[in-house]
Amino acid sequence: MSQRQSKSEEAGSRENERRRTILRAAIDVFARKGYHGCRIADVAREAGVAYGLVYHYFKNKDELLETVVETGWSGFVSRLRAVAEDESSSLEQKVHGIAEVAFEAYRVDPRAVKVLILEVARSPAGTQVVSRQQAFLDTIRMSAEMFSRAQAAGELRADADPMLCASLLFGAIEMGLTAFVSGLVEDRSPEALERAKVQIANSFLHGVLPGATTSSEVSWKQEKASSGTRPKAGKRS
Amino acid sequence: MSQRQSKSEEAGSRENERRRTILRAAIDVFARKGYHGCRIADVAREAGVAYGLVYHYFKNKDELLETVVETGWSGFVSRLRAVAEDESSSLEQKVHGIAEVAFEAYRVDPRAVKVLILEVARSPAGTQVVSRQQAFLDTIRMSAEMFSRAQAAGELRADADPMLCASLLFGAIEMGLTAFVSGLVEDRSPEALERAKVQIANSFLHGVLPGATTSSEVSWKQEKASSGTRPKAGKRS
Amino acid sequence: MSQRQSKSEEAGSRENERRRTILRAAIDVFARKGYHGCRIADVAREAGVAYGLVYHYFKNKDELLETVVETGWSGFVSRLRAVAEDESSSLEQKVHGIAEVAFEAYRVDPRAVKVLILEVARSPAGTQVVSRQQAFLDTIRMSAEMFSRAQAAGELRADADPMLCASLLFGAIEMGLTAFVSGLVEDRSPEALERAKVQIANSFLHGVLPGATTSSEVSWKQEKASSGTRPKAGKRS
Amino acid sequence: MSQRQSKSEEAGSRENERRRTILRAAIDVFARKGYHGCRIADVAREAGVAYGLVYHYFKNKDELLETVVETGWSGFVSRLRAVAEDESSSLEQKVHGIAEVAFEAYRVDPRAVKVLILEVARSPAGTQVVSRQQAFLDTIRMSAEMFSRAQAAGELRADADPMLCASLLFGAIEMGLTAFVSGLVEDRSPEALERAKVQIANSFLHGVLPGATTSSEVSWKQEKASSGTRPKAGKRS
DNA sequence: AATGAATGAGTCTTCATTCAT
DNA sequence: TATGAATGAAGACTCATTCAT
Repeated sequence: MSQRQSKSEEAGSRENERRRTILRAAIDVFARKGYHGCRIADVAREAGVAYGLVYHYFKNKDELLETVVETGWSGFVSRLRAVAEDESSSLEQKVHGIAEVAFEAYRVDPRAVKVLILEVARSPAGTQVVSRQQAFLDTIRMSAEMFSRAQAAGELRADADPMLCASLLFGAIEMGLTAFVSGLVEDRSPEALERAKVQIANSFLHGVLPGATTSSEVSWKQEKASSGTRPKAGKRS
Repeated sequence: MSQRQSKSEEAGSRENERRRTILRAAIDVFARKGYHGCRIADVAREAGVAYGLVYHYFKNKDELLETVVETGWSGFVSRLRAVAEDESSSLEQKVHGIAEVAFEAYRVDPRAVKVLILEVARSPAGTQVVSRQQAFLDTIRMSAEMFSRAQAAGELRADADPMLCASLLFGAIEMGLTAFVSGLVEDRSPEALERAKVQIANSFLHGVLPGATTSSEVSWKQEKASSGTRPKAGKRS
Repeated sequence: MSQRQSKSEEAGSRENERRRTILRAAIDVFARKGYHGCRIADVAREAGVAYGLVYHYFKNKDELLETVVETGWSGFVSRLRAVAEDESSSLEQKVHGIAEVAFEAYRVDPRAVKVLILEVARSPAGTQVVSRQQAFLDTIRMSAEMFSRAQAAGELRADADPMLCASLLFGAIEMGLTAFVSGLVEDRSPEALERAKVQIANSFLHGVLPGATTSSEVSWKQEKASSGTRPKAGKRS
Repeated sequence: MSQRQSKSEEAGSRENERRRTILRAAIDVFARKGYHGCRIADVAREAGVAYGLVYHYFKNKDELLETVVETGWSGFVSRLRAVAEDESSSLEQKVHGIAEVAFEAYRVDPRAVKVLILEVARSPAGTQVVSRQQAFLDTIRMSAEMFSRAQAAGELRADADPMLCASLLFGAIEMGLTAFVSGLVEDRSPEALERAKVQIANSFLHGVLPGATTSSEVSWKQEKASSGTRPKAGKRS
């Protein structure tokens, strides 16, 4: 009995392993060449499996990318949601938290992030199944709601458009990551990444002009000190 | 003589007209379907010319995109450069100016902007001729230098990385535009566009938190008043 | 000892059973989708066995069809031969007998007949192993000989070509069955089938024109009366 | 003007010529290997054109076959209809006429007939677009109506099923032709063909038994005499 | 014997690019 | 210049067959 069980277990895990191997390879090739530039043959070669096996695990090229996206995206989104909907934290904390989630994702798997950025965030409207594009837009909408609530609570300028705030924040994060992805920034050390993360959140919150707010200056510095952990709220008087 | 001249002139202008027709069509189709999703046949049909004629004016599909980009980009970049390197204006003015240039481009030709955003800003590294990607990165580098100079002049927080500032600014602008391009924002009226432009510049400069700086509050309002024209400097004490 | 024997016997019968299950499934799927339109996977699914097991029992797809054909065909042919070479019966009896054999086969297993008709009787010459096509042609040749002998005995018009007679008879029978197979005829009741069988034999023998021969008219009616059993000779004066 | 006209005319004819060349090649290859056995590459090679050109003229493989069928079939059907619905001729004449039409088609283009027989008449139901199968069945239905009318006029045995009569006639014709197509009959001379045609019609009408009808005997002989021309009515007393 | 994952050759189809007119 | 037919390389997808367990 245990034999049988272990057999099916092994089979299951081996199958999953294969599947993951192919998914992994797909992520890498997509990241390197983009969806259109990558051929199934590349993925198969990268994964070290036969051509046809890709089709054993995925219906077609499109489903492969779809899966790549879903896999990477769903975790990201749920983590994001946890941050955005945490009732106990301030807007500042949330913004820092969002940056943290994004940069953490990049730290863990830069290539996957690259795929998400390149193939999901932007791409011609008609091209893809709704879901992909939608996934990204939904994320922005979710954040927009976060900003709406913050505005109602007086934590956000009254004259700021929440939807636009969400767009700007993600735009800044994304381009900040792009700066790393694209090699615009040479120093890709963990420290540089950490600094970038803090700067993004802080410039979004307090702007880039000098001496704007003393309090924020403080929290900015604090932020740098507590980097790598979930940011504690910097209290403004 | 004048005949001949006018003949070649006419021919020249007719030729140019054809060329422009095709370019125009290419922009529209690229914007609609993306570079990979569009076929030469689509461009020809859109332009109302014969299939082969596209190849009479452009060496190949890639050159077509290249030309689209150059045409749209070069004007954009030179206008950007004028703003960024204007010795007489403050950083605040420059940032507002950059947003203005970007939004003006969108106002004039949203589809062209869409192509630039989708096909130029992001796309797998190896895919394209250096120039395209490079063009975008160069723009960011130019802006980074602007931020460097401003930092030296004390106009920018000392602890902000100029390159990152440039990335964030363009990221915010781009995603702001994307919000319009992608239909995330319903209200695409000139006023909404104008408001978005101001908000982007101001949140970049002063952050989104409420009551941050009185002075910026003032310039924010001023900005709204002078919208649509090249921004005059909002003086900070 | 008996244990061992029964073991291998059981195994043998179980094996045979499996084999037959697969063969049965193959017939059904071939009948439904045709040889080319069906995949091994279809056969396996229909049989409720694992993919690879089909290859345990049959060398390849072609052998599968070959076996289907042989199995169905050999019985058919030997029954046909028995009728055609029965020295004691008249040509009329033989023709009725042939129709009976064909329709009986259809009654017993219409799907198998469909496969034989679709995949064996007609199919491009070069496509298949000789045997399949050959099998069908041999049957016609055998019947042609029957007609030859009948002609020598004065039972067949002197100016009729025996080979052509055989072709016509089988063509009529086959298309008659096709009318049922293809749904051209709605009424597929046993009675309708019986009537069709008689009509085929009789029109082949006496033609379709009215009042041709009194005697045949008689035998025609008699035929209808004795339908369902091996036809007794209709006496010609 | 005439230049232009001739130009487009030439182009039209050249285009049509190409199209026809490919169609011709398709017929030949289909006839040789059948639909499934033939590759687009074969057709292109046979036609002496580039691979892709086939797709310039035909949407895909299926449309190619569809066109082959339509082209060959429509003419056949209309000729058949003319015979079947000719109010002035007797059933005998009509049957002979139908055989004549079929054999004439074979004489003109045996390969096309082979394709029609192999790919249209029989093939699994689900496989093809309705039209193909339907085309054949419609032809039989049309003939069935002819037999119905004849029966009402007393020209057909009262106890014969018209639909079955139609099936039998076409079955006999088709298998008769198959005997030639498949090489079952060695003598493929025009005379042999002619004889076969007459025998088919006559055995269908009067049966194969000897001495059945004096009158028919006469018409049978007459038939042979007038072979090659549209059969004149053999009067029955 | 039984399973179903793995393999890869064979085809269709697309589409950028060339070429004859 | 203008046209659109002609070319053929590239790549997605299928499925018969093999193989390890």
